[in-house]
Amino acid sequence: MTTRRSDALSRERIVEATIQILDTAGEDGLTVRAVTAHLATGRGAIYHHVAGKDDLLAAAADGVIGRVMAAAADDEDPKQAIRTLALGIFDAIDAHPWVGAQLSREPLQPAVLRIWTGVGVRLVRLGVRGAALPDAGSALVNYILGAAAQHAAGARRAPDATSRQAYLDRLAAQWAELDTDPLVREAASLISEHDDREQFLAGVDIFLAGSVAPHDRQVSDKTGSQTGVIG
Amino acid sequence: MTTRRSDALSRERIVEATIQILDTAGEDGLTVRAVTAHLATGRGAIYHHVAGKDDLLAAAADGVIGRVMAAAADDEDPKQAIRTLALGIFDAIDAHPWVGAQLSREPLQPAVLRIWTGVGVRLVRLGVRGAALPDAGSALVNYILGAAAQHAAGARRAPDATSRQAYLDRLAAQWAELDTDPLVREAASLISEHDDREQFLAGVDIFLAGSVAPHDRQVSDKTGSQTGVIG
DNA sequence: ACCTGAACACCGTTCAAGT
DNA sequence: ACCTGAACACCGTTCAAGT
Repeated sequence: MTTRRSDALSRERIVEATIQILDTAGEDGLTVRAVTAHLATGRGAIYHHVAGKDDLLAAAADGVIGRVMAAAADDEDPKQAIRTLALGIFDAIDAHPWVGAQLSREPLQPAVLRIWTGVGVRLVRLGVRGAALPDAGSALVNYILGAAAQHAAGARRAPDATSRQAYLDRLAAQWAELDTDPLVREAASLISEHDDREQFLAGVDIFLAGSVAPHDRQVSDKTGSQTGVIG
Repeated sequence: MTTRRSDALSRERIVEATIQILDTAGEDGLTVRAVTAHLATGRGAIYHHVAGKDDLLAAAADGVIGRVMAAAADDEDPKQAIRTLALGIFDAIDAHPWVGAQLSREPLQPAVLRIWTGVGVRLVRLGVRGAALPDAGSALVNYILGAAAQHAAGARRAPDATSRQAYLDRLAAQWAELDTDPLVREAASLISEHDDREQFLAGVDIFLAGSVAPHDRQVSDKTGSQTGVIG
C-alpha cells in the first residue's frame, strides 16, 4: 500500500526527504522511521548512505544554506553585500526554523563553514585585514547565528501573527516586571512593536560600524588569564 | 543498595541533581532515569515538582546563569561593566557547555530574560536611549548567545588542548581549501592561533564601538518588506 | 499529597537474511 | 552492493497502587 520507489536510494534523495519532513513536521517530526517511510524503504536502508541522524541534520542544513549562499547577489558596495548575505541567511532560517537550531549545534559543520567563508571574503573587500579579520568575522558570524537561532526558536513557538503578539506581550510584561528603571520599562514596551527582520539588520549595521571604527581595545594581559594560551 | 534519601523531594533538589548530572555526563547523559536514580526515588516522582525534561533543562540553565548575574561586579565604567558581564556569561558557559545549547533553544526562558535585563540596564547607563536601546540590546544579547553556543559546541567536541589544536587545524585547512583569496587564506591560518575568550571580548568591543558610533543606517522601506508589520 | 515502578508508546541503530 | 524489517537497547511520560 506504500508508494512504490521509482529511483534507487542516494544521499541526495535522502537529504531532500529530510528537508521536506523537517519543513512539514518540524524537528520533533524528524525520525528515521519517517524518512524511510517517505522513501518507501526499510528502516536500516539509509545507513548505507548517511552516518546517522546527526549527519542527516547537518546535511539538510547545508542544503538550505548552500542554496542561499549561491543565490546571494554580490553588491558592489561591500557593506551592502554583507547586509544582503546576512538577510539571506535570516530569511532562510525564517522559512526553515529547524536550521536555526542546527547551526548552533556544531561549529565545524559544512553550513557554518560556508557562512564563515561568505562573511570572510566580504570583510576583506570592506578593507578589514590581519588580526582584525578573524575578530570581525567571528563577531559577525556569531551574531548572525545567535540572532537567527533566537528568531527561529520564537517563530517555532509562535508561528502566526496572533500568537506572536501574545508571546511578545508576555515577554514585555515579564521584562517590565523585573526592573523598575523607567528607561528599561520604556524599552520593554517597545518590544511588542518591533519587527524581527528590521532589528536583525540594525544589529548587522552596529557590527559593521564597529568593525570599521577604531575602538579602544584594552590590553590583553588584563583579561585573558583564565583560559590561557593554547598548546 | 541505593543510597538512602535523607530529605523530601523538592524542585531545588531536583534541579541541583540535574546540574550535577549535566556537568558530569553531558547533555546526552541527562535522562529522567539518571536524575531519579541520583535522587534514589522512582522514575515518575519528579513529575510532581517539574513539568518535564524541558522544564528541567531550562531550570538548570537558570540556576547557572542566575548565580553569574548575581555575582557580576558592576564596574563604574559602563563599558567595562558590559565587558565584565559578557565575560561572566562566557566563562559560565565554558564551565557548563550544556548551558550554551540550552540558551539558544527558547527565547522566553528565565535565564535568557535575566541576560536581557542585565544587558539592558547597563546599556541605559552607557547612554543608549529610545529605539536604539532594543536594537543595541538585541545585537549584544544575540552576539553573546551565539558566540557562547559556538564556543560551547566546540568545547564539547574538543575538551582538552591537544584535541582542540587538531580540531582548529582541521577547521583552518577546510576553510583555506574553500577559498583561493590569499587574504582569506591568511585569516584561516590565524584561526589555529586564536584564543576563544580573547576573540569573544574583541567581538564585545566591536559591538560597543558600533553602538556609540554614528552608523549609516539605510531607510527601512527598502528592506523591511517580507515579514511586514505585525498585528 | 507524595512516592513507586511497571507499563506504554515511542526512539536510533544493528544485523542476519534476502536480492 | 544494496535493501529489508525484526530485534535490541534504550528513551520520556503516565498511572494504578501503595504510603
